[in-house]
Amino acid sequence: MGVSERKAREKEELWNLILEGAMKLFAEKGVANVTIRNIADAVEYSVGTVYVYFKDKNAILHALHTKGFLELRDRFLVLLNVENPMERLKAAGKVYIQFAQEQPDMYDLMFNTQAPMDFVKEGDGDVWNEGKATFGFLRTMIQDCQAVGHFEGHDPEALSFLIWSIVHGMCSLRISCRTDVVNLAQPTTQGYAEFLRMLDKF
Amino acid sequence: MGVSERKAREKEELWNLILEGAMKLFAEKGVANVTIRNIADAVEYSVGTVYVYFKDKNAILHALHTKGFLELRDRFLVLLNVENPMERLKAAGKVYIQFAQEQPDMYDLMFNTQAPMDFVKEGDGDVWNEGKATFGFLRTMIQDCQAVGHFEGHDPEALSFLIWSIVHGMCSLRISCRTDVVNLAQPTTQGYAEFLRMLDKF
DNA sequence: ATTAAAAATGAACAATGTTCATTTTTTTTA
DNA sequence: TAAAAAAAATGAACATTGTTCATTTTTAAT
Repeated sequence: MGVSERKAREKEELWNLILEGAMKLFAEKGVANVTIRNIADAVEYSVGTVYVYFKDKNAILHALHTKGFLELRDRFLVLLNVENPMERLKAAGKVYIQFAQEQPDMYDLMFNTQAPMDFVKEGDGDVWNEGKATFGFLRTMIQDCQAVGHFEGHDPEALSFLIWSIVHGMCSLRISCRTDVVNLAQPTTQGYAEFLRMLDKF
Repeated sequence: MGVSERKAREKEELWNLILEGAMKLFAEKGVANVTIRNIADAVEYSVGTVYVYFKDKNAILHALHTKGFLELRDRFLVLLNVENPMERLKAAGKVYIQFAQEQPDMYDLMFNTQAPMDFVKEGDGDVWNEGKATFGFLRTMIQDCQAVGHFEGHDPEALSFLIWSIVHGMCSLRISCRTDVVNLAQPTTQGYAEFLRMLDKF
C-alpha cells in the first residue's frame, strides 16, 4: 500500500516547508529576531505543529546551519578547477571569507552560535558532521600542499586548525563589529591579503 | 555641604555592588543564565533599583565587559619585562589565549557578544574604547618588531588585525566547541605553537 | 457508517526584560 | 521640631519568549 509512503512524503514536505519559512524569516530579520510563532505564522500552521516536526528551537537552528554548510560546500566546488594546491588553498580562504561576508547571520549560526552544537550533543551520533567534513576538506588541501613541498616540518592537523582560525577570526571579529577599531577600509580583505603575503614564504 | 558628595559616593557604591553581584553570578552560572531578577536578589535590592542604576541589561553587560578588559590589561603588564619585541609579541599571544581559556564566558562577552557593542553604539562617544586601547597595544608591539627588522614590507595595521584574528579565531572556535572536530589534545596551545613556528621566518 | 489512528491545534505556563505609579526614605525648609 | 519637598526604592504589571499537552479535527481502516 502506498499510503504510508505518501504520508512519509507529506511529512517531509511539511518539514521542509517549515524550514524554508524559517530560512526566509531568518534572512529577513536575523536569527536573533525570529520566533517560533513567526515561523508558524509564515507557513500558516500552528505553533504546536512546528513542535511536531521539530523537537525544539535548537533543532530548527541545527537544520538551518546544515543548509548553510550545504551552500558553503557548493561554493567550494569551484576549487576543483584549481590545479595548484597552494593556489587552491588561497582560493578556499577567499571563498570562505566571501561566504561569511554575504551571509553573516548564517555564518554566525554555523561557527559561533551554541544552539546547533547543543542539538548535536543531545543527539545520538554526538559528532558535528558538518564541521568534520569541512575541516577534513581543509586538512586534505594542506596535505596536498605538503605533498608538493610546502609547509615543511609543520603538523598538518595543527596547521589546518591555525589556518581555519585565521579566516574564522577575521570573519568573526568583523561580524561582531569588533573591527571598528581597526583602521582598514576592508579589514577581512586586507587582513587576508596580508596572510597571503605571509604564505609566500612557505 | 558634603551631602551631595556622600550621595554620589553612595550611588557609586551601589552601582558597584550591583555590578559585583552580577559578576559573581555570571562566573557561577554563565552569562546566558543570569537574569536581572537574579542580580537583584543577589544584592538584596528590587528589580526596579537595578534599573535605576543601569539603563538596561546591555549596560550591565557592557560594564562587565569593561571589567574583563581591566583584567586583561593587568595580565599584559608582565610583557613590560620582555625586552625583545618579537618575544614580547609571542608572549602577548600566550597571555591572551590563557585569559580566554581561564575565563571563556568573559572572553565571549568581550569579543563575541553583541550586547556591549550595542551599548557603545547607543552612547555618546560611539567608540569602543576598550577594544581601541587593546588593539593599539598590539599595533605598537608590531611596530616595535618592525623597528628591529621584522615583518619587512608588511602593513602594520593589516598585520595587527591578522595576528589578532589568529588568536581570536582559535579562542573563539574553542569556546564555541567547534574544535571538537580537530584531532588535537589542546587545539589552542598546539595551534599557537604552529603559529610561533611560522613566525620564525619573519 | 463506525471506529481507530494520526495530525493539527491553540490555550496555558513559566520565565524574561522592562516600565512606572506608588511607597518609603532622606533632605530641606519654616 | 514638624511639615513639605526631593530622592530613592519598590514590586506589581506588561509584552514576549520557548514550550507543553489536553482537545479537536482530519484521515485511514474496518
